Amino acid sequence: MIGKLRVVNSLTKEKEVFEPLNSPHVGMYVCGPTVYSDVHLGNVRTFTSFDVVYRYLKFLGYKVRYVRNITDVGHLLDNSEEDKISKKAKLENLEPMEVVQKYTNDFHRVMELFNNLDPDIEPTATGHLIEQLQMIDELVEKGYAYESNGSVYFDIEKYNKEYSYGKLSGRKTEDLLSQTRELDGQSDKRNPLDFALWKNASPEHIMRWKTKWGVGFPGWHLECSVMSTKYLGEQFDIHGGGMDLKFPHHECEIAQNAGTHGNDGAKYWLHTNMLTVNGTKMSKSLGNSFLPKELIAGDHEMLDRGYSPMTIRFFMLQSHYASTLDFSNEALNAAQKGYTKLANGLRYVQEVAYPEGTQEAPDEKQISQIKKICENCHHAMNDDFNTALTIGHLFNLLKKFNSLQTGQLQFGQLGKEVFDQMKTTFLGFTQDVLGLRLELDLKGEKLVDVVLTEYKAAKEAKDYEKVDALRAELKQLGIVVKDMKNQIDWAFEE
RNA sequence: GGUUCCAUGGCCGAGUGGCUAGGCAGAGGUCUGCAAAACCUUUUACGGCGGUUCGAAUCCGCCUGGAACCUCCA
Repeated sequence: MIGKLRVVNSLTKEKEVFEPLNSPHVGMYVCGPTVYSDVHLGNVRTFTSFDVVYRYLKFLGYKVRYVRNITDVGHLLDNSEEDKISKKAKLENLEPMEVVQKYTNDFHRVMELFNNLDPDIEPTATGHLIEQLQMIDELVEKGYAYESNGSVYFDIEKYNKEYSYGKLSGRKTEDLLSQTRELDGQSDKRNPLDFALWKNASPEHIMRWKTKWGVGFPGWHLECSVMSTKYLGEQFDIHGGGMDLKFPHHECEIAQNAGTHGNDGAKYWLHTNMLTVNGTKMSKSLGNSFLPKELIAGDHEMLDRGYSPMTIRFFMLQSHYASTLDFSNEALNAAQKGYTKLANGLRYVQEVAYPEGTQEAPDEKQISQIKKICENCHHAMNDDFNTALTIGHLFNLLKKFNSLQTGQLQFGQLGKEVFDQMKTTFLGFTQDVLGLRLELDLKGEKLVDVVLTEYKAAKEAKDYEKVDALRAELKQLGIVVKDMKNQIDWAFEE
């Protein structure tokens, strides 16, 4: 391993050396989607960012347990008593669990499309109701929660005597209190800041379970504390999620964790930033969100054309996860060309082998440059998963490969050891760490090779008319012929 | 209103006290039957005003502009 991984911890607001509690094991929990509608590109960005975190930790050799939940109950619509999932179920005249299944399936397809690895455990809130009720009991026993009219609330005032509610998002309870709006249905709470662990269900509420407090349903924040504790332990390494979950969701999680077992739960809290459209956050409520399928098909009024999933993944990884990323046709077009360039390189590097027996005077300058670039890839990822910088280094490495392919640089000048290092580095970072893959199937590649055989024959016969015709036809299909001194190959048109 | 963050070249986007990020676009060159691809070279820079420092795009202050959270959101 080259250097040490450092991560920006939202809890301390500092870049810290990553030291697992139980190396080589790493526990990572990421807040997953609420499955009441299609995931949009902003959601995809977050899960892609954590996919790279997961991939890199594994790349470093850690035994990672990645837990990403599915919220299938308890997530309420703003300022109302209505559950997002049950509302959708009523609208579409479905069982709530049909809604859950439908959008869970969709979510999984989208994750696969963008080449995000599956988590090791994907628990659901409804699957952990017993554990949730147990945690509520524990919080009540310890005095951090109280029952009121069939609901159970977390007691912020009590909690604040020993802990500090708001430490993650930098909020003070006095400030929060002074801005609290008067809402209906808050009369059950002792304090407006108290949040629900369990809610009494009104008669029309269709997702309901019978408990000792009456018929009700769980609060949204509880599930994450429960499931992270169950699968990763009371203390684990990484907790991730979007910025917008910092408050109140993660704040409440910390309170629940501390209330039950005296610590924050995760050691490192990582937050991804928002995807924006014309500088404004992409969100469903603002109506500026893009669905993956719209982007891929180009079926959106803001888009000139469609973009492939890997183009979009590349586009996202060209920025740092903690920065906002703005969405535009121009930026996507540039990403499309950039990705194609990298993909063309990837295709070549996968195939290229060191020609045995090649011996030449080593080019020390090239060798030291290549070694430096390889190290830089590690340094970049070690620096809080800087994928943008890593991609920059990969392009520098790609230039060396392209020089090898065109014969401008000789394999023998590098030697097998250096060649193996650059190949391993390029493939490892491009495929394993960044999760970029080719988008053409093998069958298509073979067909191109058949045409290229013809092309080559025509060229040798100096039948330039046929040469030009074949070249033009391939170009129409998005394939360009690479006519090099020593060989002929093809590439995706950029 | 409170809290926090951001402002980089034609565009996107890293960097954060002295060392060429990178991609896209532009210019020139090498290669080529001609091209393309590839490679090499190259132009445009750190919102404004002060301060700290031998030295600041990078640290500090103020100003301007934008965003996020505070209410469901990845």
